[in-house]
Amino acid sequence: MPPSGSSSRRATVHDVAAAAGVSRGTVSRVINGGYVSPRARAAIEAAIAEVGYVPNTAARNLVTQRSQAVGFVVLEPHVLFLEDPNIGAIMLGANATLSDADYQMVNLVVDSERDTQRVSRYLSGGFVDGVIIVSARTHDPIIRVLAQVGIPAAFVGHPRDLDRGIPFVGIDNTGSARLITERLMATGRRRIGMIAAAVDRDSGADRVDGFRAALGPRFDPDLVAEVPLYDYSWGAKGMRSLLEREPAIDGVFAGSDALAAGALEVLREAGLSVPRDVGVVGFDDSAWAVRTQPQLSTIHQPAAKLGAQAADLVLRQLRGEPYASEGILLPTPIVWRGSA
Amino acid sequence: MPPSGSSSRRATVHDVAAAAGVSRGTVSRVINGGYVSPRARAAIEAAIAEVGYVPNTAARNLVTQRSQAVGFVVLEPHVLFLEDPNIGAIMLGANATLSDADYQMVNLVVDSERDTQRVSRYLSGGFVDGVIIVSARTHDPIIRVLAQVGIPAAFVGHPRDLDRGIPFVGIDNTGSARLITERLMATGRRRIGMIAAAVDRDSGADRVDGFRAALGPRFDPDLVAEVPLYDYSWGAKGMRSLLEREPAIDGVFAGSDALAAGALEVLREAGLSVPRDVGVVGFDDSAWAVRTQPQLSTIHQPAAKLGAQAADLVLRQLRGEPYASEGILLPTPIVWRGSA
DNA sequence: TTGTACGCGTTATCAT
DNA sequence: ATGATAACGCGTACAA
Repeated sequence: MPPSGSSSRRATVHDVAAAAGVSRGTVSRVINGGYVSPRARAAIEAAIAEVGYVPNTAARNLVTQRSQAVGFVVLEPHVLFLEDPNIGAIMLGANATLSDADYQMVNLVVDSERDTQRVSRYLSGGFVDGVIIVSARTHDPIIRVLAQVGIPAAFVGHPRDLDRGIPFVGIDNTGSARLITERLMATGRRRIGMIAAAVDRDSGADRVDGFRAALGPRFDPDLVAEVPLYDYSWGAKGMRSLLEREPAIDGVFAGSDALAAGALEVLREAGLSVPRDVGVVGFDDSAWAVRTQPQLSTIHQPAAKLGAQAADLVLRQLRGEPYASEGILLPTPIVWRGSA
Repeated sequence: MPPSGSSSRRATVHDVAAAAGVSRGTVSRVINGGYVSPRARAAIEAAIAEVGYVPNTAARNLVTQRSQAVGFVVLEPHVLFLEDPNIGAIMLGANATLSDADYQMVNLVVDSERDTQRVSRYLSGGFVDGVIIVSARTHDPIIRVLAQVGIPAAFVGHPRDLDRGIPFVGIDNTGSARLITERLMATGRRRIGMIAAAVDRDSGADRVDGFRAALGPRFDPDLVAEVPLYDYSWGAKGMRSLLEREPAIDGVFAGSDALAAGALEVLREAGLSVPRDVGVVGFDDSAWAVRTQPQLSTIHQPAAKLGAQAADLVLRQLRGEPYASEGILLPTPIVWRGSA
């Protein structure tokens, strides 16, 4: 019969020391690395296995003043959180980098006012050594909290009112929107509309800016259909609205691939052929892009890399290494497929 | 000029006590609730604001022996994690319940062998008071870890080798697969195939079982196309394979809506009309179901409720309340739309 | 009502 | 190489 003791109290360093016939200090040294005789090491390792010892992280955190954990906070409203194909990839990218550095990524979901407060407490409570924030809006309260706590942080995307010194990693939304719109114009389209989602966020607003810049004097504010979410069905609604406003439309820039997919559906229903009658381009290069018929011409967003870079930014601060305190912009190549 | 002191050391109870002219004990009492004079309370609250005090969670955890946090561990391979529409909903459902009880949900992603070990350490380290595990496989190492640590847990889905006493919440995969297959048969289909994903997981295998049970003697193992992932493109591949094996196929049960969506695409390419030539049913009642043309007849999976119930199961254990230790099965109504 | 003092489980410093 | 011992910041009996 094994020692089990399943319901009794957890074993501590003290117990291990007693079982191995050494002092707590020596036990601590074999756990954290240090000079210890082979003889003692063997005895202690046996004792650890025997009593089933596992270190208490709270105690360790308290004395070392760190947690080996980094928070990953997503501030999207939950509908978006579920839909957005980028979030998951960003998360996985960040986790890979953090994992390599032996940090635990702790994912915090903010889904209510109450959540906001609890997460703030969590971040300030020494639970994490650093934090990655995804899709904060300008004037987001979290930015104040962060500044107060002074915890190493990095943003994915860059709210305009970000304090100097808090770095971000993002993409050039304005530039890439402009580029792909220009590319679309180069195919000879004359009446180009845009389906714009989440224009209350910086990324959304920037994409509209890029679109406008590309069109220049030919820009017609009436051909921008604003919808709340980056979502298939809103893409459809946006497209319908565009078609109503301008039946002769022959080009569409959708703020995301999901929007573009919805637009494609409506175009098909309307008997319009893509790309013959209407050219459509998207944004993200997500799974949507290769699922539609025809496949989408779009802008590649390096989601995993965004996460990895953000993690790296936090790790550098943690280690006191130099980092790009003004932020990093990652390249966003155009991927040209069949939809335009 | 505010006290700022941004780069100096964090304020402690000690500092607050000094600033308010009381003892540390009294400060602690106003924070955690207890008898304290209005006069002292006012002074202390002022002092807290003044020095910018925020409690150190590690210290508190150490002394109270709990963390007010519950882990949420997803064991899916990451491709699936990104694709699966249920995971997100389960997570949000769990978070809502946890949040109401003032617990912080901590999301842990397992994406490598190294992650597995680190997460195990994390769970055993007192970081969380309980844990919700999503989509563990039978013989998953995490089950052993959990049994050892003896931390309150709940599974979403139920690995067959789950220890008694560790509760789960899930759905009756076998029963609902059987039911919807029977419903499909009732529309007069004679050659019905299945696209089965992830049959190495209990949920996947159970759905095949239900399919087989419904068909009874008419079951033809050659009409089950196994694919690895619950994913649109694998649905397409599965459908192609089915069509090859049996060109006269007139009914398809897809193990998920995403698979069904892929199948629909292939059917359309093949010039087959749905539901006239072929009836198709899915599983999940996810966003996919209303995005296809025609919309999918499918089984509703109460994802958010699964998460909420799992959270409740953990909370009950935490509070020493009685709970369904044998597990809970949630109802899965059939949603009949146009695809069959 | 308030203050004192002990302990939570570790790591780190200092002798030995 | 190892063993004492002092923190780490907080909650809480217990005494006052």
